[in-house]
Amino acid sequence: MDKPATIKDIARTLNVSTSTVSRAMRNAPDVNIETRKAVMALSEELNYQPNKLALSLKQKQTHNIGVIVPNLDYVMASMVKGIDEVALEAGYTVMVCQSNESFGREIVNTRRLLDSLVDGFIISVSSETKVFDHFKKIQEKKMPMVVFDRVTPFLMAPRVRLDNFDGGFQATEHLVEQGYKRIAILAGPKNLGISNERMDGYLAALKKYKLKPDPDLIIHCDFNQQYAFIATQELLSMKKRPDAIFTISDRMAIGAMLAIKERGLKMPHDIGLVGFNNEPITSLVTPGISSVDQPAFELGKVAAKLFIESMHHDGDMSDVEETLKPKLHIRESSLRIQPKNTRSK
Amino acid sequence: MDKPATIKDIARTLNVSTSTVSRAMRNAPDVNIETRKAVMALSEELNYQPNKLALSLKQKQTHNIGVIVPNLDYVMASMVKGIDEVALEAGYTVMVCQSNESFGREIVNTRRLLDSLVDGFIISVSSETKVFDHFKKIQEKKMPMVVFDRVTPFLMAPRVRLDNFDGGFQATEHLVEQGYKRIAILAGPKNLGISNERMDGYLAALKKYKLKPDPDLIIHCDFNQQYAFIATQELLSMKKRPDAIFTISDRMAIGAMLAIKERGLKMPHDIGLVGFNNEPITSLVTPGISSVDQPAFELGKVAAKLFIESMHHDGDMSDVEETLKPKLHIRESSLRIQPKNTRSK
DNA sequence: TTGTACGCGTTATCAG
DNA sequence: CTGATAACGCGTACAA
Repeated sequence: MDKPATIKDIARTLNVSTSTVSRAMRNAPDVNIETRKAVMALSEELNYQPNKLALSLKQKQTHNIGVIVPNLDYVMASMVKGIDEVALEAGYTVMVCQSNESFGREIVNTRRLLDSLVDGFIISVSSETKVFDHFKKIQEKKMPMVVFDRVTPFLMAPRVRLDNFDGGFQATEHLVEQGYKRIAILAGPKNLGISNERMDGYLAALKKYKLKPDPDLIIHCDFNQQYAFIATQELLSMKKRPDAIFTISDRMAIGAMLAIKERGLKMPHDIGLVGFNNEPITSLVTPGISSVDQPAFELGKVAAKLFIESMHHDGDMSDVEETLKPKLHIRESSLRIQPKNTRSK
Repeated sequence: MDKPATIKDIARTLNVSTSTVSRAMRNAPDVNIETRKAVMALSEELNYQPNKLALSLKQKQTHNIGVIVPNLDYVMASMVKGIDEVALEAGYTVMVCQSNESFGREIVNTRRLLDSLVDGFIISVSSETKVFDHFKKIQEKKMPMVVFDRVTPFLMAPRVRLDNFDGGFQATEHLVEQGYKRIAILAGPKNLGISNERMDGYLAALKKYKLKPDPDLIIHCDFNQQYAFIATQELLSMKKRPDAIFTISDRMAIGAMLAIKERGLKMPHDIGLVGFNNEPITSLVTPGISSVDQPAFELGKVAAKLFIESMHHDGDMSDVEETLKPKLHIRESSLRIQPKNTRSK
């Protein structure tokens, strides 16, 4: 009972050949019913499990998907759950690796999984990553690879993304509609696509309403509560301080909120605030923070579906791009004008 | 460039045998320096990567660890990060599977990984799980298995746990010291060890201060904000309502807080509140919620270390139990008496 | 209907 | 110092 039973063991015991056992096991058509019964019975008794390693080696397929994510925060965990859901259904097992937003770590993880451990990858790139050679290796091996959430033009692959532009636009337009005039943005790292897209949405909304963007009101800082806190302090001590702030993540919104409170300003009266992600915390603080919700679970599911598809599809799918729409949830932090009927809790 | 290069390719090109190549590759002592150079050079050029599958098949070792967790919430994600950290260092790759607190899912995941995909398991059991046969199979195969966080007496294995009793005790003692007399507890599911341990700590603290526990003040409910909200509503509408509540998770504390606010009661004056996990949110709501901090990242690291150890250790380690201490972080929600010097933000 | 022989990529053993 | 051979567990042409 120590070593797991193999086909050989069964064959030997039953005095048949391994091929017969193999066939019986997989319901091959041409096998004597008696033999099959015997094989089934014995394999049951020995608790036989086919060795996946041997199978993979032979078929050159592992039925594993390598998932590389920068972290496992609230949003990312939801996405991973979505991937998991679909993958499991399709008979794939998911290997999740965190790069911790580290370029080096990302390379190590990719290389490890690449060594015949997985059939392909579903990837969200780290914010540190500016060179994509390690991912291009995946494509050179003709392995399917899907990029999700943190997509980049430097990596041609089927991808699923949030309409970040629209998210930035919704947030900013809402602030304008609430009568805010000097709207600042706390954007993320400069090389990160999602960061720039959200900012482009911001700029577009300003333009639509003929508000001139002020470079002083555009701050780049890390996805980090602490940095956002400091950046907001600086914004608030400007001679002509902003009367609203749009932060491209909720963690940053929290940092901004703390700085606003420290300054003794009231939301939404003195200053408006909108975040991004719609994490549970936004509805729990006082005042509640308006935030752009992204369908994270759904996005993960779509990514996995795209992966499965490109698995069974020979042609090039690197043009495929799915875009999911975000939806602004309005709360007290930005609501100066009482709404008709659209308040969200 | 399509198929990955193998030892055979190199051997053929260089007119040597595969064994020689294999040896040269692994710095075996007895190989001609010229030959080695040639092999190294070519393998570099062909970008040769040893096939892990073949290796694993041969050596009956995958260098993968199966990690099965009930979810990927804030605390669990930190623990997984800790596991990852140590595992990577030790040359292991981690396969994370979420059971989603589902018994059936847990079984499926375990079976999949068991089929020669991993060398062993690091497990935190789902709250639904009352039968442990699927995990016992792991032990029957003599695979190393470490249980962490959600440990259970029904599963004899090396384990790492938080001193939940102490956490419950610290929280309750603190409330007593703050002058609260009728202290309620929102405990988790009845069959969950961590839930009962925290409650035992609660009971012990009451006993120490000669307060008689009131069965009406002991509520079992799911780890869920909604349930906690309802349970708290009921508690607060009792004739002799509690003057403090200890919830064994922060999500539940949030639920309780919402019910308290709805009722128009003020913390800490009218009622005290202490949670568990010290999630970031506890310091961001108003008032800040006191909470028992657990060293999640550290706990994950210890679990992985224990795993590595039991990997290289033949003897039975199922007696080994590491217990980490939690630490109460005191915030406004429970602080009636101004402290000397121990306030935490 | 069943068995033989081979290959997947690698390493260990033994012989040279 | 190097090469041939067997083996890990399985599937599959091909032969019987």
